[in-house]
Amino acid sequence: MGIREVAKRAKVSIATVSRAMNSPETVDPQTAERVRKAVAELNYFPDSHARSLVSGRSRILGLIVSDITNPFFPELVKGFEDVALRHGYEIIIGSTNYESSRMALCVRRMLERKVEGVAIMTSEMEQHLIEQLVRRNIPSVFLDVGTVRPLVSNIEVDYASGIQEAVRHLLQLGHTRIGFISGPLGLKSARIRRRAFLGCLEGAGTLEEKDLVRESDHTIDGGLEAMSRLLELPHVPTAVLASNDLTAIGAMRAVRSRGLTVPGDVSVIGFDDIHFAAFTEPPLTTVSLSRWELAETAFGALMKHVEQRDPEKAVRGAKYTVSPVLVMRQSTASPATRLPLSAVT
Amino acid sequence: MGIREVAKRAKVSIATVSRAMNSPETVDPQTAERVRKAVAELNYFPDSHARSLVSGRSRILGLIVSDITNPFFPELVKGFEDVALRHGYEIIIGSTNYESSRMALCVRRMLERKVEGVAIMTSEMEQHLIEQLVRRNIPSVFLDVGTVRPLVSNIEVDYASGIQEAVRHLLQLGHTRIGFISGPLGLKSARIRRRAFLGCLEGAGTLEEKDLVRESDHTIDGGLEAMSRLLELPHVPTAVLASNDLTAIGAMRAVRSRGLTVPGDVSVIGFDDIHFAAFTEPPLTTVSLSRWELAETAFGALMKHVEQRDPEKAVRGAKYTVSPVLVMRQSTASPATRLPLSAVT
DNA sequence: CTGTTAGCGCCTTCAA
DNA sequence: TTGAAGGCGCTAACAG
Repeated sequence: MGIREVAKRAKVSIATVSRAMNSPETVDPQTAERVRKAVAELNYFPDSHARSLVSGRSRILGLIVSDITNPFFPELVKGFEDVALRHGYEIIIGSTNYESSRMALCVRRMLERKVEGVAIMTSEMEQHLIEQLVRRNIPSVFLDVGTVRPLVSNIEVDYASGIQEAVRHLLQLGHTRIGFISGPLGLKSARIRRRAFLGCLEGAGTLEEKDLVRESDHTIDGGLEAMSRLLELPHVPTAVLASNDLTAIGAMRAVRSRGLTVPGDVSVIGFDDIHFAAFTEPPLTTVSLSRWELAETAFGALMKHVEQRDPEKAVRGAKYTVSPVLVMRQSTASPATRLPLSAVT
Repeated sequence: MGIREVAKRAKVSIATVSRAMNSPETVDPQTAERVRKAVAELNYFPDSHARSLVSGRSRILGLIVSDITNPFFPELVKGFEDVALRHGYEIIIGSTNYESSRMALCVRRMLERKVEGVAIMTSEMEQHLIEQLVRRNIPSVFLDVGTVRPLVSNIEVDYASGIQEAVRHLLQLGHTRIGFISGPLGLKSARIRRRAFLGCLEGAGTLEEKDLVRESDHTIDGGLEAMSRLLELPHVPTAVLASNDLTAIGAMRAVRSRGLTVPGDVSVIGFDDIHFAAFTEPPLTTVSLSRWELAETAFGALMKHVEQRDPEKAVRGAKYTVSPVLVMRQSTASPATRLPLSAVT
């Protein structure tokens, strides 16, 4: 079941078989057909390793994520797998588990398998690893980290616009005391989101109240904890924006555990729109960051480099922007809705 | 940065470099050290494609799942990736999206990349695809489907024992009217779970009541719907076992939307123990099917075949069993606990 | 213990 | 339009 048997059966040379498969237009239709037939009968397909070896193109892309168990990633992985497959690429994925030693291992694996590009969707990345990739001429795309340069592109999430949408929504609803629960401020993307929130309030002329902005850790428990403290304040916020959905879920839980309701007593908005967000109780209003779009963008960025095979004139990396969008569900409402209740009391 | 440059720098032949890397014990320590040094200085590593081509071993394993977006799978993927990596294997994953055409594609991709084994963790599998693998001498493991034969192993989940634990727990708590919400009965594994439940009740001498066993579809909405109907019964069940966690979550929601509480009014038990189960409200008592164990078992099964390189005496497939275990959280309680409340009323 | 040599399966000039 | 021949980078005999 090698190319030779196909050649024999089609009564041509192996070179012709190869051509018939890779550039059918360069071979006589009659012969091509004979080859096609032989291929089908033998159920032949070329050995991708041999092919990679000789052609220098592995048709493999790498995807590195921090933890596929984190609900943000599976859809990204799926999206990336889909685009890649559609374009004839295989992908190999690697999880860093947030450890930089594992990250180094991942890069190494990618290098060994001769990937043609790597999408690195983690929130940290060490400079020297990028160096390794660049030196070996492997294009890469990052998410929110990294700076554009030859062979490395960057996808920036327009957090500001997404968060602005969310804040505006809350403002429109009539909220004036809006809290924010950030992610770990060690993460660049968490800092950006926090900044964006603060910027929005300023822009709206609403006074920023230090008390209402808390740092947390992007987990349900963290959100619960942070929200609990917020609820102990003399002037409880009527709405809270969370840095991600998990935090928001924790926050909702904190609200409810105090005997209050979402959105009756406090509105909650998340960020990411993980699959589960649509199934919380109440369904979570959140700023959706499309994993599908992220995947497409990352793939596109890689392709731009891959297609320019000449390493001499490597196309320089580019900056891409993807904009999250607010999806309204049922965790937000006008603060007025609970006034009647208080009035009754 | 090929093996040749390393050889030159270490002043040895390429064969020695190769040996120094693959079986250091067969080479003089002094020389080995020189090679090691050269390798480090040049930051050299062998091209895995060339290596696969000549050695015939790709050191790649395939993992096919139905949908990585399904919360059951990410942990399985992670677990499998971990074991594989620990043993020096790369993995490539494929999602079938529950479509048999995609399944065929996945198998094809695996074949092209010359995987040394495939773990197929979907709930369906067509016979002729298994044939393709066997014919090409690729070992495979299945989960709950497929029959053991040369080169193909099967992992069976001991649903009966897990479900028995759950039912016993409920019985002990004092429940007598126990409902069951099954998955789609088209799935073999869903049928087995239902059967197991029915068997348990019989064994316990508790009368089976047809009314209390409903078919659903393994989704939150499905669980909600099925539970709602259960709650309309004249004699509402005091406890319900669900075929998976998503269903259980839907069921809890249905209970609460009727103004009842879990576990005060009705106890709920899920199956799988997806990550989120620990974070529902209340945290879900569920029968945990360890993805980590599944992954280890699948890998082990594959290895047993892979290690026997001689295709003549291929080791025949084996049957493995993994037993789920009940993890108690807070969605179950004695039905008595709500009596005081009713009494007060 | 080490070097030489012959491919692994395929793609790609180069001639015919 | 086709075939012959030379590697791609490496491992695995086989000699020394």
